[in-house]
Amino acid sequence: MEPAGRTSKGEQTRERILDAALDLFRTQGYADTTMRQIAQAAGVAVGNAYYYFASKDQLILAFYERNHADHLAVLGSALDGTKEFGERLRTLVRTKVDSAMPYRRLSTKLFTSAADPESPLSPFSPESAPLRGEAIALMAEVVDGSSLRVGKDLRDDLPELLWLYEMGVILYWVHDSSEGCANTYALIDKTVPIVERLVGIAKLPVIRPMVRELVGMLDELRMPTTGELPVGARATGEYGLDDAPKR
Amino acid sequence: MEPAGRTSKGEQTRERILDAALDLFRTQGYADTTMRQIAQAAGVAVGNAYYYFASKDQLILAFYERNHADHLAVLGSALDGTKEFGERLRTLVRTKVDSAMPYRRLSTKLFTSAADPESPLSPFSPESAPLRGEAIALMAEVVDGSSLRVGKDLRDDLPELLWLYEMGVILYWVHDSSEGCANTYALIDKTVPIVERLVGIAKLPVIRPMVRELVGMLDELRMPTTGELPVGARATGEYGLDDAPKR
DNA sequence: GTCTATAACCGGATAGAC
DNA sequence: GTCTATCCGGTTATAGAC
Repeated sequence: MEPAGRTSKGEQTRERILDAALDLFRTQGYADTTMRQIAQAAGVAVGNAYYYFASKDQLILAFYERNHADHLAVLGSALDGTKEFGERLRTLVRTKVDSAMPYRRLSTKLFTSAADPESPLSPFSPESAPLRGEAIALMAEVVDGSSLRVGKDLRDDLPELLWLYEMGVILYWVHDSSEGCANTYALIDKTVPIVERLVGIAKLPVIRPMVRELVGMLDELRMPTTGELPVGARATGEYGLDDAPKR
Repeated sequence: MEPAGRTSKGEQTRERILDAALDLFRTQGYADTTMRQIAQAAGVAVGNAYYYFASKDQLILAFYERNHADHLAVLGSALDGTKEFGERLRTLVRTKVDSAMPYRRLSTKLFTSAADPESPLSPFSPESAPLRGEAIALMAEVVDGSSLRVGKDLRDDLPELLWLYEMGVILYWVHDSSEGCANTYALIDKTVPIVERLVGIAKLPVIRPMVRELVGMLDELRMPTTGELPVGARATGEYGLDDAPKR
């Protein structure tokens, strides 16, 4: 749509606001940063900030997206280094933590809403679906590019399960107060082999029924029985962290 | 301290405010209920509501406490019925869900903050410690009163691990949109046997090192390496859901 | 120590003019 | 797209009454 440069005026403004916001969040924390501050730092009016971001929360979703892009860049072709499943998984998760490190406190906000089924910020929300899909696809790459042979019960769901594992690591990281988050890296190194072993034994006759059941319950969560999911709605951020939209 | 009746005037007022708040939360949701509404419904001035509850959030903590008391009452001597571990665990978790059922939406607020290490509302916060302790003690009762024999690696930490399992179930429940939350009850019935089996195999030579490692990492989270934990501070609710206190 | 009433502050969000 | 003015609600402050 743009004639020459690929960043329209609007995109530039949007970036400016996001930059200002992330900078303030990082130095002052999320709660102590006001939309007025953000607008001022970006050199725009408050109303204009809201023109680009429906709410303060939406800035976090934008951060999430940018962070994912960063991760992709850092990860780059690092995965090409090995075909060993454990090593690949370890690389992905470690680089994920690396790239999010400057924003550890801000990242808690994401998990703060993860538990809220109605928050658009939740990694499980429809609004986050595209991003979640990309993250899971990345996990699929970890599996597919490896020499690992997966049992058929697990094949379809393994990437998503691994993504849940990744979420668990990040949850730990967010709480991790050790120097340089050393505990988190230790956790990764300790648990990756366990995950590997679990995937290995999942096909054993004693374990298989359990795996089937667990995977089945996952499916139920994905497809709510009372489901509505307004097809058109996406990432418009009509409501914040709390209850239903109303005002 | 009171002469005759065991509820002083202040306690009555406090209850009145809490009743009004929970009622409004249940019918309108948390976000759409204002402190002004609560005060009016309770027949007090806004300032008075804040005299008893330092913040809107603190009302949720109070709800949490009341709900635990309800659970205790409902559970009553139900545990005396059997010495079978799985049955006891199942009873505890099912009754927990039962007693919280009318406040499912409100309960999400708790989990919304569970992931935030700094929220006083988090089940893991120092402010919630007394309540958490009671819940874990209840779990210990489930174990101790049963015929289950626990391996020594696990003995000390099992109640806490089971409490984490209970938290997991509640997290599922909060997201569960099935009719009457039938899926949650199904989840309990399916997973309790798995938990039972896991406890059983924890002492096997192949598994034991894994158990040790996992329990060790739990300990690390409990005792943050950079720990401060101001000893005096408790349940005063100086800050809300967000970052550090400041104002 | 318990409580009322009222005004004010602050920050997220919105309306509507340009 | 961008601005200014305004609303709304959590929270605080004040000043005084039982």
